[in-house]
Amino acid sequence: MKYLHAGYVPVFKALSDETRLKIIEMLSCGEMCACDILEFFRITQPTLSYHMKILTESGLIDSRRDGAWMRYSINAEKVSMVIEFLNGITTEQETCICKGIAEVKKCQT
Amino acid sequence: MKYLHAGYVPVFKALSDETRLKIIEMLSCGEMCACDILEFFRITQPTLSYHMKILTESGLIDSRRDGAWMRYSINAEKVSMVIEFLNGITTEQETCICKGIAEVKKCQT
DNA sequence: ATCATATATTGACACTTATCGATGTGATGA
DNA sequence: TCATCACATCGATAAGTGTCAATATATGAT
Repeated sequence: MKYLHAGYVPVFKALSDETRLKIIEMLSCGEMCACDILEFFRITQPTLSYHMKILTESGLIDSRRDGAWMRYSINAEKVSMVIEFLNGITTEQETCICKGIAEVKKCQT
Repeated sequence: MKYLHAGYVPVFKALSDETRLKIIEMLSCGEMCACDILEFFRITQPTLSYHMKILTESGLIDSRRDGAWMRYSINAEKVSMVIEFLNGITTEQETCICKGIAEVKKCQT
């Protein structure tokens, strides 16, 4: 059990919404401000603000204030970490949880 | 907008739970039956059954009946698809949603 | 047939989530 | 200073989630 699984739960929760997935893709071509993103969706401004909060708190998206605007961008390093985590838990590893199970085969006949 | 974002929402929902992440890692070393997995957690049998249903319906986990047992294993192909999707929406692409936005720069001063 | 074991389903419950309208806050410019 | 634009927060609400105890179903053995 090499990974801190619980630490990735907020990341996957952030990814568990169609609107947020589309926001992430929009940001893949570069930094955008909230008002630009908002135009693309049929949601209200408070709802977008709620989604951006979840995305930034997950670490997937960075934000910075620029005058009256908030500029959002993808945190590529965090994305890489997520992919590495996913690869890690789905590939056999010496540090896998199951290595600590003494009697895995018990009810396998 | 190359991807069917909505199609990946159930996958990320499946990944949005610490118990399920650990179940996935346990299966990374090979097929296991529900009773073996259950031993590892402090949850009841119905709760595990609920989690396995979410995992299999997401496509991340395959299941097959073997007599009285259910054998679970990782669907590596699905995992690859998820990783590819994540890579795709976080990397600039010609097919990105934002390419369809005529006035992206509008409120960027 | 009956029983024991493995798993699934149901109904209930507390908790969380996505959404909105209303309102608050912070920055810009006249 | 005051109006306006950009964004955040609050309170309410409907829908979804994770959990359990109780019960049902399926399989294999006797």
